[in-house]
Amino acid sequence: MSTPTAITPTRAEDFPEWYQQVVRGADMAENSEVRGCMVIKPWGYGLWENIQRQLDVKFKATGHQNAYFPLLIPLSYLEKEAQHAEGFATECAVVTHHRLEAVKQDDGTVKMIPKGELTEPFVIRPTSETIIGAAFARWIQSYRDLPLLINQWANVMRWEMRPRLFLRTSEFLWQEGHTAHETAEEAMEEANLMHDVYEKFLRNILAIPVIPGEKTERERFPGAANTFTVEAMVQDRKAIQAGTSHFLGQNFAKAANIEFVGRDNQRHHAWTTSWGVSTRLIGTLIMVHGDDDGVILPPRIAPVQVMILPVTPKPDTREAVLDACEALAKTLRSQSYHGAPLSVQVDKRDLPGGQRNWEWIKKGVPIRVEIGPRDISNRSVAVARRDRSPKDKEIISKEQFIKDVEDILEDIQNSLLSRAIALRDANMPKLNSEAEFRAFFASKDEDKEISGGFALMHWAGSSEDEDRIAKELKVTIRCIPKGDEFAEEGSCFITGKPSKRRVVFAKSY
RNA sequence: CGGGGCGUAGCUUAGCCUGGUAGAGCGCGUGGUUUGGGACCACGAGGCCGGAGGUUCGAAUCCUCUCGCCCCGACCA
Repeated sequence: MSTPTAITPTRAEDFPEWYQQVVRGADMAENSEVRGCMVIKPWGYGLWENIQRQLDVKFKATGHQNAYFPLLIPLSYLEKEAQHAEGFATECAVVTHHRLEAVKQDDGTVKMIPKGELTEPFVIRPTSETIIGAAFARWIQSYRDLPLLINQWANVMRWEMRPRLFLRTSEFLWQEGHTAHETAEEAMEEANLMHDVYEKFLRNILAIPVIPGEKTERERFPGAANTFTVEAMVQDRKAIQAGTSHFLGQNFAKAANIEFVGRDNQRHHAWTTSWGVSTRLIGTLIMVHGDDDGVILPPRIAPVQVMILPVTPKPDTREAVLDACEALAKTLRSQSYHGAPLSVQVDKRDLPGGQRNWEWIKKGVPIRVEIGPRDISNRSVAVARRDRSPKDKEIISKEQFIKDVEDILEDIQNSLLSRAIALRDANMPKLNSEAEFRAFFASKDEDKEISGGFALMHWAGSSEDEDRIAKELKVTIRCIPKGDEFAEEGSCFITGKPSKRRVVFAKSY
């Protein structure tokens, strides 16, 4: 007996639980013994490596260099920028001691007692603006040292109340870009450029359409002058912030004394930016593309693009089948897809065929290819695509498949993006009245029913108005979107004041 | 930190009310039967019932404390 779906419950039944089961079913990560900290398993980490590799190319291409800064930040550094300090105050892990004393207990066990209290505690970086700022202050003397374009791949720690694998963990992996510029215009250009890099990466590589825009004051990064965001809609129609880029003005330059002598022979504070994406992208990817059978990976980011599954019904043909699989894998690997050699594997494990097949379905491999004895004599292969039903497999000639494989992958990539766009557009209405707004976000059915989406509203309210709506309906302004399609005359649905642009309201992760 | 719930084999759990020192399914191992499919049969390994005290002749079960986890709130990439 097979269950109707590989993942229980289904998305419609219980989306948060579905998400957890998908992560588990795909063997991507698990909760560790340290609360809030996950173990990223090879399949999840492989995805992260691909994200890193492809983003890193974009960073380098836009003139950035990688460097690495300390994990531990002196407490006093965090105090330098008031808003920043306040913003991160409630989620910092603090290191207070630098050694342990082993104390033998009566029962023979050993207790480790912290000793050597530090005169100044360290904070495990929740983000590195302050310590990188201090380095920048040393490195920058003249306008000739600018722009300074640095990125770091690192882990950070934010003590979270309610962790969820990939989406919100106390420790997570990310990249943080930090740059310093001579002028405000240049820095703003940089913040916009990286915002754009993120938007394109999500669209072109992760097949995730996003709404790029700016955060309101209420949602801004602590200490930033402007925060730009890319907001994605996942399948329960909530918004998720998938990446941010900040124009920091001179706030951090003043806090860290990042000064330079300008062309005018005067001292100036530099203009800085920072920008980042994290392992949250993996959670976003799962929630955007996954179905009731598990993860669906866009080919351009999948650690394995083609999984070959030998079908070995009879022992006497097993060897021949395995050889045929290896031969096909070798041929495919000599081809390329999206600028890199095709990633192809053969799953030779001697497991019941169905079990193996379902494992790769749950992991989201874009193409599964089955080869059995019959295929060898027919020179055929059975091709199954992850964006179609698990039972849906097409038997084509091996030569045809070798010729078409790139096109099939590209077709999957495109179909995932189209699907995601269709879902978003179907749930992104322009609403005009408060009554419509409330009806849109009202739960149809106690809690489990999926409702709402992105409400495009005219807005001219205050942070207090925003706060009130957030408290009452758990709906916030996700961004003030860029782009002409959002620009139109109207009046604010709360205050009635004139508005020139619609903003995106949604529930969020 | 507030309000609710839960800790029994790798996982999901029965047993707890009405004390008599553990059962199941999945998974795992071995052997066999199957074979374009998450199959079946047999046998087997695996648990000091989160921890510490207490009540009792006897505690997974009752009491107290403690630790951890989950859900709901405030915070967040």
